[in-house]
Amino acid sequence: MALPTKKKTGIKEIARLANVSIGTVDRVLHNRGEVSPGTREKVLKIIRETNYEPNLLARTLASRKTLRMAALIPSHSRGNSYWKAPLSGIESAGNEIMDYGVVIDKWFFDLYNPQTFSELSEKLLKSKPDGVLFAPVFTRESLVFISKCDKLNIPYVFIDALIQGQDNLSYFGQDAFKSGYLAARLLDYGLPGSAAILVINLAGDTENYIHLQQREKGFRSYFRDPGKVNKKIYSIEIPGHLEVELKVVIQAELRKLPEIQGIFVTSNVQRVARVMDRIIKNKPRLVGYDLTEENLQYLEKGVIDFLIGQKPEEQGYGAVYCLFDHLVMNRKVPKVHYSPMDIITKENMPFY
Amino acid sequence: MALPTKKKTGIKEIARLANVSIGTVDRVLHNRGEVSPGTREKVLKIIRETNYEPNLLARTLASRKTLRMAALIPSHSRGNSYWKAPLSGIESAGNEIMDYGVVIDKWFFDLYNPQTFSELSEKLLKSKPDGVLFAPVFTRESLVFISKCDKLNIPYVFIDALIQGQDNLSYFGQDAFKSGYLAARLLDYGLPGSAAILVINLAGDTENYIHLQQREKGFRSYFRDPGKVNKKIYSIEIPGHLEVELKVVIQAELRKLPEIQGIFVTSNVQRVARVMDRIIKNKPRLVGYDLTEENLQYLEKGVIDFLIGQKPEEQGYGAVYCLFDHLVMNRKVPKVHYSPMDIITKENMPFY
DNA sequence: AAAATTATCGTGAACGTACACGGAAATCAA
DNA sequence: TTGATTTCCGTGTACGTTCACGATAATTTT
Repeated sequence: MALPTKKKTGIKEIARLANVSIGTVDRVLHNRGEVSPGTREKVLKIIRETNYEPNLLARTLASRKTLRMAALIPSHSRGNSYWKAPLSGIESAGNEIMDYGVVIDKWFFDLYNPQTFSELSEKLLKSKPDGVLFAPVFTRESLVFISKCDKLNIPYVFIDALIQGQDNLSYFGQDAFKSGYLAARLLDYGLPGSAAILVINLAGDTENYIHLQQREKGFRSYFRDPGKVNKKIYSIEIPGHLEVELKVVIQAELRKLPEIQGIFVTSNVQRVARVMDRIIKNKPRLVGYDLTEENLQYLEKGVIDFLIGQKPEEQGYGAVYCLFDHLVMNRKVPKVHYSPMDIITKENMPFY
Repeated sequence: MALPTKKKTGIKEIARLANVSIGTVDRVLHNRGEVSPGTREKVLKIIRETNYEPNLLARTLASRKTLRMAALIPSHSRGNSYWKAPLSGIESAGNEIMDYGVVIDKWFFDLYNPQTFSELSEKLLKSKPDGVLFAPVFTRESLVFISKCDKLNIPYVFIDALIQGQDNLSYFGQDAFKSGYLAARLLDYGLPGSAAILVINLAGDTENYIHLQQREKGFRSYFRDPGKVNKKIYSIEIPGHLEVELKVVIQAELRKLPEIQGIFVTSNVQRVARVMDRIIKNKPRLVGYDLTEENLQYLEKGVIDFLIGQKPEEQGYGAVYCLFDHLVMNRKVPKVHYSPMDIITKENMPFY
């Protein structure tokens, strides 16, 4: 019930105490213009004594300079609409903080072409943003980008994927390992002990996709838990964009290993669903990620059995605000923000 | 890479478009003063068309009114210093948002006396705060308070304890159930299958302490998990503050049930630790909550084996900012903010 | 019809800061 | 000494609001 109500000392009060004008105080505060060493010290002393803190409101209101954030995320295409969601989160947050003189540059790279990431990130840095938010889906290329940000002292927050051990301001996304674990559990429930499971990885160069790796690791770890039946788990990578090829490979695999009754797709499950759509009898269970339009249709149709959602709009929204909090409001922000792992089935679909 | 840069239309621009002065625009914006129906409509039309949004910066800067938040939390005493941490979080957040004209009234109730909660909450409401943050440790009394807040349209955020099904703006704290589960796992690891476990509840009237209940439920649920040895679990409640009594009861229990090799204390583990401090041979494992000074000492000495931490400063800090975000910045805030469940042992203690 | 009242509006000073400009004093150059 | 610089500092305007205070026009009263 204490009401300290410390009277905030402002620039004006300091000027009064130091017998100078506010202009002079302003100059020493910003090391701008010329101030005689004597008065400079005098003002500095009072600033320290009153431990003055500038009023952020007035500061940003008066300062006409705009703070620039850059968002570097995959573009969304017909084949994969996932990244629409984070983008819309980013945009709505961006609108909300326009008052504060924040503008967000958006850069879209090709999710299937690491080079576009590298190129755009170069251009992005040339524009000298005050903060960056990006999806480090390509590990190698991201590390390069990260080290440049570090050098330039540009804070960056990860979205969607997490590269450990970096000096990122924060991370917004799932715990990939745990989400894989969860997927395993969902698949395991309905399957007999004799069933085998296929993990499909649609990205080539898996090494370069840490979060997909993590998902698979988490998935596999589930079956190593004590008390779990150690189901047989096969993994295949199917790089390339050709749907025909994908179809051929999957069908071959299923024919070769008829005991496969469950499939876990670490990303872009819709592509597998398109193939499975034709298979009617003895369709393996299918588990994947994200509530895109297409995925939801396949869930509805029963082609996909479980989807793991992660509230991607909120990730974008939160990431922007995180940078904002850090740069404008200078508050402390947590280094990780784990998104929930929503389990979506045909039944609870309407609630999402 | 698009730069929409929507020119924010301000009150001045609107005035220009409507051929009135900014004073008039201000009056229709706030339904203040008298404006002729005609111009009122004209201005409103333009406001809608330009979908004007006031600049929060300028607004709070110009408006001299202060927004008042109230924090209602337990006081900390020598015997239990836990609540120092959330308080300091609240205060540091409070200092940071002073610029925005926010003041925080702090109200401290007695953790062992629900009536003080009720009384203070009454007084608190009389002061008509704009938002409330409080620890709903007493379920019954909190429900009364909550319904009053609802009626008065005062947003409230929970801290430390969560009462489900309420219209709280948010919650900052642990998932009590899961933390109990975790405690069980920590205890279970080192103990032989034949061992029994004692759950000690130091609060009387357990019904009224939902979060302690949840901790115990989570704890017990662990042992019902498939594949777990179903250890025998005893529970006792030891209400009252007398240390002697506590000592007698615990010692009696341990003598009666020599198979007890693990103890889980749902709160105030330091009080049990004080008793156990004397017992040297055959000391049961001890697991409890929170990194208070005293607890850490017992951890260091080996009396306590595990502590589960929850970053209480951050809870206070976050809860204040949550209200701030909602009331001042009007952003969307998530309804729950789960704190991490840090596992503290003698070994990793230095890192916290 | 003049005075008194009201309804309606504009003006201007804040809020705490940033920054451009210009003025006075001090130093330098001739 | 006089002008020209340079150093130092104060003043004023702006940012987009809020809000008190008046001013003007419209209406009513006497």
